[in-house]
Amino acid sequence: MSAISITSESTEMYLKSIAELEMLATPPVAISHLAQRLGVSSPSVLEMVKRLAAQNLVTHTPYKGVSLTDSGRRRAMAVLRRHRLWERFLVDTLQLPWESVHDYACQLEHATAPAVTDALAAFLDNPTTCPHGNPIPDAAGAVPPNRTIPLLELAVGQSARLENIIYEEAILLEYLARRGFLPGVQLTLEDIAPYQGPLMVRVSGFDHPAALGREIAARIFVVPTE
Amino acid sequence: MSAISITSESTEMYLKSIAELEMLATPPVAISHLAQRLGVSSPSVLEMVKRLAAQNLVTHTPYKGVSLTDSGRRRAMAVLRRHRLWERFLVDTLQLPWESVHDYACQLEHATAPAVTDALAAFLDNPTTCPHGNPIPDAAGAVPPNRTIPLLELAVGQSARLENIIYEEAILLEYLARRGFLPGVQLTLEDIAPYQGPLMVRVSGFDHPAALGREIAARIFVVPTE
DNA sequence: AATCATAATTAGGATACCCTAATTTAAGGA
DNA sequence: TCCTTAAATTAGGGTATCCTAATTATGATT
Repeated sequence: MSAISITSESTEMYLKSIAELEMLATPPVAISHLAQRLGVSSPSVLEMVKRLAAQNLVTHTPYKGVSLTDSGRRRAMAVLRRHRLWERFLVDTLQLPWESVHDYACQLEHATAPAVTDALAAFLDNPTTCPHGNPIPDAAGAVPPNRTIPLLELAVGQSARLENIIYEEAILLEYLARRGFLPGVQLTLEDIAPYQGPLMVRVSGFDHPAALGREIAARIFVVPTE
Repeated sequence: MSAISITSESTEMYLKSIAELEMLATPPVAISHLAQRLGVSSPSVLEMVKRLAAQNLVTHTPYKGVSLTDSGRRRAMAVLRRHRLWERFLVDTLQLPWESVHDYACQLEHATAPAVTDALAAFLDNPTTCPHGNPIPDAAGAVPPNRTIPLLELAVGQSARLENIIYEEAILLEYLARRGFLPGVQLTLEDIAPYQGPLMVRVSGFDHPAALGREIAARIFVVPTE
């Protein structure tokens, strides 16, 4: 059977998910967060985490959570690279809709031999970001330094440029795109309603500010501008 | 987890392999042939075949072998379609070497959503054959009528055009390509050595005929010409 | 310090899909 | 008819990866 891949699909999904969750909050990553993200039960996560720990891909601190080792991080970055390259290809080359490509890429990323990854990157002229603005790790797994802050932490009245969206659910991406929230747009945080209320954000070229929930605003990353 | 695919990779590999073996010999396909092709043991094949039979994808005649149901064949054709589209993409678009793409396609075929298949086919302008000349089933699973015969059955002295090669091992494909055996070439069967000996085949543009073993000649399909 | 709520962990179970060894069956030849 | 060989089948086992129910640990609150 075509067992070219040494790393199982599940292993790759666990490593990738830990890496993604580490971008949203400080490690170690909670078992229940991982379980939620992967759509499996906590005991399943725990068992897989123990297996990954035995392979020195993660370190598990009991009752605290799980974090990637260097080796695990390299693996995760390789998966993210493939994921985001495929997303680029699906949007730019195959013209599939922006908000729909995450799941397709999620399948393809585990089925891509190194030679295919390299050739795909070359064909795409080595893009640096996925369609959602997230950086594509280079072939060595390196990601450029992160100068962004979550929109949630932008000062009221401050302008910024939208860099990336770490949230790939199709319905949300479609919602955001319809209100102009796309990588590269200029926006201004006009107001934050009290009591953990929504943020009023004006996207340049739009007449009215959009209201964003805090959870979404925490996953939109911006670079402040003058 | 990204469980978009309803059919497991193993199921797809079994169905595809049965379909391929049915092209080389009369059904039912022997358990041991299937085991050899898939690189697993006979009891494993038998158990999977029973499982596939329970899903009405194959019919298993005890001690005789296994054949595809209509439903199973449709599934197999869909896998073959994806396999051959990816081969086309890998060779034509990513410029990967002709003899190396089979394994890569073998991975990708199980990780391709319907929408991606359709978009890929459109991008490739709906090719009708893979790089090895094998027909690409259309979206409904149909394959054009087969007018070919195995080179092994060509009459001595007869000329023919090479249509397709049903044998995707990299070393052999490289060997064949170096001797000019590519889809579309004109060739002549000059001689067959006695006692199941090799065939002497002259490929147009080459000074000397090449000697081919019978097993290989049985997998090269040609259309006789005047 | 005691209590409560939440998260993590343990215990036991299931399935897909693979394995080897032993036994049975079918086909061909003497 | 009997024997041999090869293939198919049965029997028992393993692993990755998932599940639910029950128990334990942790942190916050009273």
